[in-house]
Amino acid sequence: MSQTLRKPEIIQIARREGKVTVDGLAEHFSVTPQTIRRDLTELADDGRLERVHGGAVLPSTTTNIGYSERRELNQAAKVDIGSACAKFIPNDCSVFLNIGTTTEAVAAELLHHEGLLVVTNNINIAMILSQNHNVEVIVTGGHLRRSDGGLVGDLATQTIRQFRFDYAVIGCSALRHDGEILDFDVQEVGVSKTIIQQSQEVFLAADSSKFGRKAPARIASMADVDRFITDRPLSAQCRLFCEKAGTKVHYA
Amino acid sequence: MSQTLRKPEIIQIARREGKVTVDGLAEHFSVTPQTIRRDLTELADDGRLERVHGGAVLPSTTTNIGYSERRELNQAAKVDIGSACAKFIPNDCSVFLNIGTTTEAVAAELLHHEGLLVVTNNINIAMILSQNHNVEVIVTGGHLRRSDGGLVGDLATQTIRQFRFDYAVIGCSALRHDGEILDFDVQEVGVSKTIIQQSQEVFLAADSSKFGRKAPARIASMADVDRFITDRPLSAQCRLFCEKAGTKVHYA
DNA sequence: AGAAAAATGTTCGTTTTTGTGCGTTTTCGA
DNA sequence: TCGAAAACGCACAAAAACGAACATTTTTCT
Repeated sequence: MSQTLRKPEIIQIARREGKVTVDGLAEHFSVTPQTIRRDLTELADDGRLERVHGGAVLPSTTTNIGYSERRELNQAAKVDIGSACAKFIPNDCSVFLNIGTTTEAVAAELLHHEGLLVVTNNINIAMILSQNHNVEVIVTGGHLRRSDGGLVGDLATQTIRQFRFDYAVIGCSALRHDGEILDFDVQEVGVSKTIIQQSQEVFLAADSSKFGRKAPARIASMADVDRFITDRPLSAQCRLFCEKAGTKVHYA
Repeated sequence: MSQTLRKPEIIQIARREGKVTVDGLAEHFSVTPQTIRRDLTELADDGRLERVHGGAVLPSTTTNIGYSERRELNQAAKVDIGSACAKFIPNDCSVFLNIGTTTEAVAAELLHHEGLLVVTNNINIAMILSQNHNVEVIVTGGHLRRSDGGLVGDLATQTIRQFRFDYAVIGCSALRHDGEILDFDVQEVGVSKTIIQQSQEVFLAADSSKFGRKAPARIASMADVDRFITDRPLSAQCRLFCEKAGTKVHYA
């Protein structure tokens, strides 16, 4: 029995039993433990199993781990922005949360709100908010974008058009000093534009790393946004623009 | 993260029994109580259990117990059914995967297919398949059902209507001996019905625990299904029905 | 067939885990 | 409230598992 034939069977056994032991597999395949160790090491490197002393187990709930890792990755600024943003959202209203790590931070802060109807095109946000039993979560359809768990495309836009939101929280990839809000993904821009149309009050949540960056697609102007929540002071030009446009700026 | 083969099983036992004792586990694993204490201390440090004198209990915040229990129920059969089912699905085609732990097992077996377009209303399946870069995943919209990660309601049905599928894999809650396919949730029945309409070939994946059970809502008849993949022989009556209707039955 | 490559087995020093002994803390009944 | 029994955690030694390096076998390609 060659190595290529062993690996799939190891996975299958692991799925069936929930765990595998080095010795058990060695006996099952009639090879030395060392060979099994090599197999397990490779499977673990591929992320198909999780190595433990004496054997291996199934990767424990991929979703939860992704979530907790992400949470650890959360920079202080994003948590602060999320917290500040959540304070502007009352109980018992309808909210849209867009794609983005910053909006995920907002979702985490909404865990103790009540009576919310949250619509999102971010599968991670859906997972986070599913922990709060006082929130109804609606997920838009769309193509799953692996990189960030976003749901994009025509389906997403279609779904959003069927709602009216009291509040919407959007993120962005870049923010020009003249008040233009930009994004890397053209498809997502369509979604963001629709959200702005359908919402009573729009919040932009973006940390200072976005200031003065460049991105190809235009979402909107700062004038289309009601509140901008960030962590550091804006450039003079941008502050002036917001003032004229009536956009309230908040520092977390 | 777990460094011991024992830990996942301890969690599993804790979920099933609600609590675990040091002595009980020591006997179960044939190790000394001290070793178990170490395990429990570490699990408690990770927040996965709550330590009490003489053993440990589930942390009060733990949710979704029903779902994880159900997922572990009959696990071996589900993996086998998933594997058998995946063999009927070729590369480069469009597939719908419905809600259900058995269909999740199918998704896990599709990880090495190529060129698939998979549409699903199950957020867990979306997460599983996002690991396969050769599969395009589309998620239907809908209300997020906390209990099992399903997306249900009108939005889901609407989305599904926009597609035509080469193959669809559906699950069910119960299966009557006269060939009627049943489900607990009326909303989900609507979704399943739509899927059957939109699909070239329909697979029903259900393990033997569903045989002869009862559920209130009718999805369809076995005659509407092209293949039925299960783990144990059907009742004589049901087998006869399938034969007449031309439904092929496969045992994993 | 013969050489190169891949996979497997073997050996050995290192790391991790487990068992044991013992003093301390908690629980529970009188 | 007090005292015994059980449970606990710590420290150290023994045992098991580990990985790296090298020898040997098997497979593959020319």
